[in-house]
Amino acid sequence: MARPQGGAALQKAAGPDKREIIISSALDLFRHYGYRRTSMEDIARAAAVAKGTLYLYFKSKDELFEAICTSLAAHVTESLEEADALDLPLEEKLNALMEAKFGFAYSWVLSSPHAAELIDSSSRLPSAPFEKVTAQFHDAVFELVRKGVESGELDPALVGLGVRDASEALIAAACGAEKAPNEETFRNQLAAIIKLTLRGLRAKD
Amino acid sequence: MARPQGGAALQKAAGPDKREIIISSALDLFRHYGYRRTSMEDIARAAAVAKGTLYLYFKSKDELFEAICTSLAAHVTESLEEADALDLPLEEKLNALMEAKFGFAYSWVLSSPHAAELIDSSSRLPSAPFEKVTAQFHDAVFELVRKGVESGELDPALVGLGVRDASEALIAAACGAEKAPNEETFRNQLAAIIKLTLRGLRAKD
Amino acid sequence: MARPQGGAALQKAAGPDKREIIISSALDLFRHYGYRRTSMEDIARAAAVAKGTLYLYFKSKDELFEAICTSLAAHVTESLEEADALDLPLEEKLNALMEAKFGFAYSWVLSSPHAAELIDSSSRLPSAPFEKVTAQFHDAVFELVRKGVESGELDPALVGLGVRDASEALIAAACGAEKAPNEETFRNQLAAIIKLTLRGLRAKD
Amino acid sequence: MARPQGGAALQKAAGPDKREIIISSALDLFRHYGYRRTSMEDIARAAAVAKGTLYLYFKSKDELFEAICTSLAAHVTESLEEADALDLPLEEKLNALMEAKFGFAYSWVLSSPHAAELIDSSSRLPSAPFEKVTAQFHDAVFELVRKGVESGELDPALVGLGVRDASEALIAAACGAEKAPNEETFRNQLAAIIKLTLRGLRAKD
DNA sequence: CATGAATGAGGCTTCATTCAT
DNA sequence: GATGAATGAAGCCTCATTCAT
Repeated sequence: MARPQGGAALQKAAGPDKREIIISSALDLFRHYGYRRTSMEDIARAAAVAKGTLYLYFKSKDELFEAICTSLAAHVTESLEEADALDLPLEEKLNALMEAKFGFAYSWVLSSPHAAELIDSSSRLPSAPFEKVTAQFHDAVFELVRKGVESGELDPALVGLGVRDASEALIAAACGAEKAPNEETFRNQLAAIIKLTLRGLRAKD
Repeated sequence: MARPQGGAALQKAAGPDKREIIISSALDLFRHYGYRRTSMEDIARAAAVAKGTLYLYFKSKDELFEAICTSLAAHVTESLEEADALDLPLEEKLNALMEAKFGFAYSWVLSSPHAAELIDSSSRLPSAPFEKVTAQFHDAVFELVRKGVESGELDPALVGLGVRDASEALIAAACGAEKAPNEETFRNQLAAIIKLTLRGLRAKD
Repeated sequence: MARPQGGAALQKAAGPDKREIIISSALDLFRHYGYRRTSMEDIARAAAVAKGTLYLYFKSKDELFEAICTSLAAHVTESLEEADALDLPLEEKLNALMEAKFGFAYSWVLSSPHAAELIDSSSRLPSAPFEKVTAQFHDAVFELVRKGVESGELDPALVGLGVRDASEALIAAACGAEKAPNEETFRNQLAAIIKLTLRGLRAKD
Repeated sequence: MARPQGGAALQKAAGPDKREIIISSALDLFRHYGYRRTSMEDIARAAAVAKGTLYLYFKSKDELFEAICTSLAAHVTESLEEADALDLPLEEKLNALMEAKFGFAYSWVLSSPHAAELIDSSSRLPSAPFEKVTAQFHDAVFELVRKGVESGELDPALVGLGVRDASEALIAAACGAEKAPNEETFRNQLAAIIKLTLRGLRAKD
């Protein structure tokens, strides 16, 4: 019953932003116990504030969850932009993008035994934040494939696909790595999937 | 509050098996509203029985859920065995297996916006039924790849993978199709992913 | 969950009286598990009849309980009349009466860890059966004391009591033995209490 | 503020301790209606708080009941220690001890038609509180009898009892008074029983 | 007579949210 | 701003009782 308070309390002394402390404490608990099993009481305790205080910063539990999503989406956006700015060969660039998108999500959310419920929770909410970053990601991959085709490195037509379909298939396939039971497996599977699918798209030489 | 009763009422008239009616009503609600948001009261209403009646067939809500899982797993097992019995060329066989595994799951569960939570719920329960069929599926794909290597059609070593890694990567990649927003997209993506990854594994000729 | 069915099922074969079988099965369960914790389902199982059958013999759980009380009261009445018919010296007669009243109750009900609840249950019901036998018992003891006084063996006035008060005190004191944790202690305490109180009533010689 | 009405409201206005209010309201209801027939809803209503509030003070209905027992046991312990501290002749001292033990219990609990069930309920719970005070009481009576024997006033051997048996018999006999239908009868019977049993233990002079 | 599937009121408990201090 | 005691709706489950067969 008694749940660990995490390091949140320590952060309070530093007093950076109570809102941030609440968000990070809540994310922590959601990952460990799931959305429903985490009560506002638990969150308050972990963030070392009173229950009522939570409602000064977030109108409801759902809104707190949404704030977490927004925060995570911001992080992913950032990683994605960094990866997108790099000038790398095709496969490496793709790896970097995928890692930016899935890797971050993985280490923060998907590695939780309650990932599924969290994602479900988010589906109940206006998940605008995720939609934007997702679109950005799809665009980046699409662009990469398009350039690959342009440069003659890739040829989706060989497997009967258009550029859009090919990039979507790449993304979908990479998605599958998220089910991995641990981070190492995740990275290995991601790399393997990218290798396979990219070779599948490669033009004949 | 007022929730659709689904087709359960019709089935009741037929009176085949109340247990089945409850299971299908509950699956319906779980898919639409999620595990937690579906109350036993809701299920009883949908199955057109009294609340207490549910407990004549299932000891608890969790056990009802488990029964649903078992039932689904049985269906998947069946599809899988059918697919496995077919004598088809590599790609078609792989497609058949993947459809058997993901297709069924897709049309029954994953198409629900609450799929994630359902899966999460099952992860909290002794999900033995799913584990068995999953293992069976992994074995079948592994066997298929192994044979492909044996016949010289595939060569995972070209992308630096062993047979096991390759088959796991195939499965993981195919998994990604589950996120598709509708069944058509799902099938198209699944086919695309299989094409890509299989071409990625193909031996040079 | 699974509760022992007792020997009731065997008795059914003998087919003496289904009503009796139900009563004895129910008494058994009430003694072992208490009134509330014993469900009609349990009783039906123990008596090897269907739940509905119980309601052919007894209008409700409460009425079944009352029937048990009536049955027990009849047994006590019988024992009491036997004891009252004996021609014994004062102390032995008193012992016999007390054993008839408390001994029977003890071995059938009070020895149960749920005796208290059973008695409480009976207090919620029109306990006419018990009242009659109780009155009979009080009269018998009163008569005994009265004769003892008449014969000069007892003299309640020495402790400032009338005959009625004295006999009531005797009974009340004997009552205390019912709390004994086992039958042996019960008998020893009963005997000791009777010895003490009787000596307390004895006339000087 | 208007003049407070009713006992509970009065206490609430005073606002001494909501925990105490709940305990006393619950004891009241338990006495009148029995443990099982008293719902948490009833208790909340009687204490003029919301149902949920009960759970701020007590983890469960059982724990609330246990708290009541502890509270009662504390009262009895106190009375007992007061009585034990008095320097009185044998009979009066015994009377004081008995009154302390049974009198308090009587006026608060046993006078309830549901006393039996309450005690039964407690037997299902860790009734440590009662065990301690009971042991204390038995010791006190034993000590009293022992001193009486030492001083030559009592002689249990005359009725064939040891000191321990004699003191236990005294207690058991006194217990019988608890069944009295009202407090006056209770006190009279208690006094009569003590007189009788004590005379029964007296040494010849 | 006998059955047992079905009923549904009622009980205990949780927890997101509010509000007086 | 901050608090945390208080709220009460809602959830899961039990079981005495009924009734169609």
